[in-house]
Amino acid sequence: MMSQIKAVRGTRDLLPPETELWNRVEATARRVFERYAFGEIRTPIFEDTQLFARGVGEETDIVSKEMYTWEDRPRAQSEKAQMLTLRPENTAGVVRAYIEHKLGDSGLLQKLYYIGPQFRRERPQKGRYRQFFQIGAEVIGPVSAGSESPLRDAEVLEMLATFLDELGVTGWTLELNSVGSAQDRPRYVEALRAALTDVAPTLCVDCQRRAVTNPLRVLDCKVLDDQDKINALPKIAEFLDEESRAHFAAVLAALDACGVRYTVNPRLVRGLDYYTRTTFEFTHGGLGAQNALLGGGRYDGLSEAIGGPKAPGIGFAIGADRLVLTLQAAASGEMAGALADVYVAPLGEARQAEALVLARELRRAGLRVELGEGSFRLKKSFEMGNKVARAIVLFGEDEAKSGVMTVKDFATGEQTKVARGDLAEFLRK
RNA sequence: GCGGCUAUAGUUCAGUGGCAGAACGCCGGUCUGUGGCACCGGAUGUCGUGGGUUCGACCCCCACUAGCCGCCCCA
Repeated sequence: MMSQIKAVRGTRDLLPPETELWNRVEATARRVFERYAFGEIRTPIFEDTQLFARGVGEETDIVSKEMYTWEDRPRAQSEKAQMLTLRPENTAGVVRAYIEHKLGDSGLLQKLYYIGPQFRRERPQKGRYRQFFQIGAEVIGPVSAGSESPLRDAEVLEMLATFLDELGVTGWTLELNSVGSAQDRPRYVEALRAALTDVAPTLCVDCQRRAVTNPLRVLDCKVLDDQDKINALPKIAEFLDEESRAHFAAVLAALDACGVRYTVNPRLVRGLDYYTRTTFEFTHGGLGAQNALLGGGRYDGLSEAIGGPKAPGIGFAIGADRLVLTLQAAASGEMAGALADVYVAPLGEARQAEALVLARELRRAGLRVELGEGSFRLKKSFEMGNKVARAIVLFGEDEAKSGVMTVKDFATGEQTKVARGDLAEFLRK
């Protein structure tokens, strides 16, 4: 026997009834985002590898070791093969589209959201897959359109709080920080590096390594005994220039004004090179090591980094897989599959074609109808109907002749005779 | 990429170096125009894959694959 073909490592099938939850999450996102005047953008699932190398950052783990990259087939022998990559995130693609279609020339702020799969070749874990789904949005535009304003940051954060609330997610925490301008960050990293030369040898082995390879990561360390020493390290807030400082203060003031709860976390640093100023994360307990539900930040220099005009922006990406996980945990237990409104049971194979007509009438009237099978014995029709629908309509010889249907409600056990013309109305209640 | 745990029926899981098990679910019957409840009966399966040790391996050993937990990193 041939070996069975299975979904590849880190990918999975989403099946009903779980897909119902996915649809609810996506529908809520669309509804909320559109209320904030966002429009949907769909960018290709693969792009020129250079887009991510230049946009996300050559030195990031994502680009250096987690991308699905391959060489395209050259069209002609003379042509050089192009390197292509499955998108590991969607912001770079959106900014590329912004540049390519000269969206900034409208003079307007572009507010774009996306929903789709992303790909990273990481070791799979619960809540972390190699094909994962993100719901994200970007606010980007020329400075003259107000794209640099702290109001944009606050508006996006307030929108996310509303989104989570409307979805019924409870117990989330918003943490935010400012990582400063493109000039501030390198100065901070140097100061951190300097401070670590003394402190690092007393820290855990992981941090001793991080101190050299990626000093910012020391701030993420979770070893309890080292927390005091890490808190005593220089804070990035001390290295912000006047403008960045005022910008961050304005973001916080706007959040206070509309009552969005947050925690300033001076140790929140994010992994992508393009972030400037505001960075944030919404976390949720019960997700284990993958506790970030969504993350984002401002990226004032990204457009220029990939060859575009100056176009400051701010955006976020929601980890839909993790969001669905937390919703499932909260809904603990009852995940009732979608029940049809009615099960139409033809009694005898001679009734089958007419039963399809009856089902069609009810479906056109907007009811969810499951159509049974005439060869089933009556008892079996009832058993089947009881599993998939709220009520059953018997369609046998008597009903076909008289035009009066027999309906039984599975919940109450009540059985009623209903004229065919009144059936849809009767079942709707 | 690194470390640890795990893999037996559709599902959740027991199990022993000597015939493969339970519960739930599924199928059939008691009941040929009435489901749920009850009772009776039935099928569950290459014991993840491949090799090795052994008279004999689901069990012991090795490799591989996948999942989970942690690390790295991140949504």
